[in-house]
Amino acid sequence: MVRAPFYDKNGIKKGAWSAEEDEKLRAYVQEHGHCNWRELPRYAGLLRCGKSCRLRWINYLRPDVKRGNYSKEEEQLILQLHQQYGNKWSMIATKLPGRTDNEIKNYWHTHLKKVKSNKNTKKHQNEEISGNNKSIQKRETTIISENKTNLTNEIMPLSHQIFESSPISTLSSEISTVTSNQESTQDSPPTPLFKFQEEPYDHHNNGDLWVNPLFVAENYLEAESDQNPINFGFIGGFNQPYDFELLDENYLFCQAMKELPENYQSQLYPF
DNA sequence: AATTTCCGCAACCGCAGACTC
DNA sequence: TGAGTCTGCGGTTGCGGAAAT
Repeated sequence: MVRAPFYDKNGIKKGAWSAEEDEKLRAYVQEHGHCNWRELPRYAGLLRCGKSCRLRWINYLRPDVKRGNYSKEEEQLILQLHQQYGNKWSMIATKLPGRTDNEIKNYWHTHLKKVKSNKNTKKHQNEEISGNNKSIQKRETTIISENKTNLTNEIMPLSHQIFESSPISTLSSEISTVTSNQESTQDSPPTPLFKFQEEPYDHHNNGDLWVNPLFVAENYLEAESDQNPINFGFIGGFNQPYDFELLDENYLFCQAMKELPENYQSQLYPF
């Protein structure tokens, strides 16, 4: 699955690494460290360039490199971090211990890009469905946009906290304090932008936090021409709270039912 | 069963910033 | 301060296996 080994015109070996080369590099770095990648291959007895050695060490041989499939929470975190940092893979990698920038980049291109793309498509379709109320839609879009940074700032440290296995209840209470930028001034108390219902299941009795990355929220935005609150539905994973999808009630409920683990579906609150 | 197309991922390449002299 | 070198980053490539035809 990798490039076949070959030698360039300078006698430098390229392509796939052999087990013997891996062992030489590993042994050398573990004994002497890697203060100078350029000189390292010569001392280690390798016919590779320093750059290639560095890459091989960082992406494959380093003892703390985590290999294997990505967990659901890692996936969610990558999506969230990519939303915040863009293609800053090294930055994203620092938030995922054991994963390398190269690996995350590959994973993004092969898996998550599609996930994101699908979400955007679905979102677009939903906007069309709910497009009969343009003013509400416009207002919602604006507010989500305005609060994206705010939400990100609120949630980012939080997500890390959760990742370190803190209780969901913390998150729930924290999110409910997310407020509109416009209204959050030092002079006036912040007005809640979102009000969250109770979690639809007893997560405290659930051993695996990440089995249920879903919450259902109720938005109390008011239509400009109407005093009555309009309840919008949101579906969002715990790790991507600003990646909401505005949906009509029935659609929301159907989606929630679909995404919730079967044993929790009966506990989901319909709007 | 043979061939073609698609997909995943390790590795390469070029560039930019940091560092040294 | 400017040139040279080194390191790290992000984009891209190419190979081999899997899936489709």
